[in-house]
Amino acid sequence: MREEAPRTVTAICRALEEQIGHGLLAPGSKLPAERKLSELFDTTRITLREALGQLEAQGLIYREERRGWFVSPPRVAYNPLVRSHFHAMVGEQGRVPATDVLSARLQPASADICDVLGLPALSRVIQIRRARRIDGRLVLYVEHYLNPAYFPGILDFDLTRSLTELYASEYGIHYGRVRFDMVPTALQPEAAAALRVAAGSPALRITRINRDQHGRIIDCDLEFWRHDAIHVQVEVPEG
Amino acid sequence: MREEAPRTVTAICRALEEQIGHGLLAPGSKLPAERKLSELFDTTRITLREALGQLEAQGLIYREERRGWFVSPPRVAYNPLVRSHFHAMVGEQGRVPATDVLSARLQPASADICDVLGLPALSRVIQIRRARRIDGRLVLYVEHYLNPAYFPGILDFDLTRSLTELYASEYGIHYGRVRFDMVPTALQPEAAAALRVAAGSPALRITRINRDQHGRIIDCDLEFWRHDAIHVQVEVPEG
DNA sequence: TTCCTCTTTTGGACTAGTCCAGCTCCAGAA
DNA sequence: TTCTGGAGCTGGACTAGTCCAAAAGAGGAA
Repeated sequence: MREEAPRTVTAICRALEEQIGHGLLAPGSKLPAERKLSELFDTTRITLREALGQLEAQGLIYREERRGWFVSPPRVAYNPLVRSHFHAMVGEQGRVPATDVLSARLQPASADICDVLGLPALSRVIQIRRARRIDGRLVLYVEHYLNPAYFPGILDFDLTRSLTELYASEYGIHYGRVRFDMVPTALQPEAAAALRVAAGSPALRITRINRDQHGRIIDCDLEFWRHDAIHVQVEVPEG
Repeated sequence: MREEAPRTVTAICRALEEQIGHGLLAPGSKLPAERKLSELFDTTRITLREALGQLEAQGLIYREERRGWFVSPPRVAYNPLVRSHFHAMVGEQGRVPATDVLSARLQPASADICDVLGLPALSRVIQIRRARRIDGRLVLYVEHYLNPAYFPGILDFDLTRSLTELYASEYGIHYGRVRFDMVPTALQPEAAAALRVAAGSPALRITRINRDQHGRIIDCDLEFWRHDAIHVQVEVPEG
């Protein structure tokens, strides 16, 4: 009953949306090759790719660099008010978490980091870079910056573990006030490389500034989430 | 000192980023026409548009349907924990808010809405559709769904005002618990039309389920924000 | 079985255009 | 002075390809 002219891109989108919605294409499954699809829909690869790009923006499908297009799995709930950490959060939702440590070292702090952590000029910080997976899929790239004064020797521990737990068990430090800042943006080159996606893919950047039980700023995190991997949930209690 | 091959798209992005970053292109100002730019960078319009698309994904520029590309103004902070409303929030940040009412009526409730508001099957709801601006720019499309039992005659009031204020002053109803759900996605056709942007532009969809001081679910909102218009800020107090 | 190499397939990046519809804006009419 | 019609400009949508590099898979050697 639709009267509107079925422009090709939207027509392709609708067709694929329908297939995915009806479960004919299961989450995680691979779509046919772009050339195949463009043939199937009787159009050019450029047009087809435009349609795929829109579905990617919606979060219905995602791509892996030079590997192909896949149907996005359900999003995981991210609740900033609940004091949790990646492994616990993902596990509680019936999914399988995993962590890769990309690098971990003491290095000169950038001006931004000095500012955020309240360090004097020309300080050093501990930087830990990690990539995290849900059910095997790379979904999160994080850079942690720790004030080295509070965490001597932390680089010698197993950093695939939760830092939250490490802080508690080894240093007696617990999170106090936390400040989140979330902005929808695109993956910057480093993050894109780590997640093995095209630079410029849509993403949600979450910056955390963490204080301990005494109100001291202990570290800050720079998280880049694949935009289709999470939804942020906030339950505000009666004011 | 960069060794990587300067692929055209990223080269264009870098050039424009630099111009914008150094303030040569002021927020709100219009970029030259696509054809002009493609000539300037000595490339095709398709390639040029790909680059513009990436900058759009980053939130640096935005487009107005058939009018051109513009430099994005700074983002406004959105804090779900602070009980505020659009006009107050925008005004406090030194920006100028405005609201257009697109439609307001009593209509049959969809199954989803019945479910969320806890209404019996085949109920009616009050639907209010509004578009909101910051400094003149359309940035937010909202659909409000109110339980009609709590708001008799509300359609006769000036609905460009804040509903929060209307609830308080006319019905003695105040917000209690509120549940937010935010998901990065693309604008659906209705929202895109209202904001006068291409359907499928990146967006942040925020769903709110609002309770009053007695814990009753009084209404729910479906907000579509231009993804480059806000950043979400959450300050979590010591747990 | 394991490892390595070569071939094929696939996505990434780009060129060079066409046709169309909505927006702007200016000139001319009322 | 105000309104309006139309030309020109601008983005939107699409066609029809090419070249390249990385990934996947097949096949053979150790």
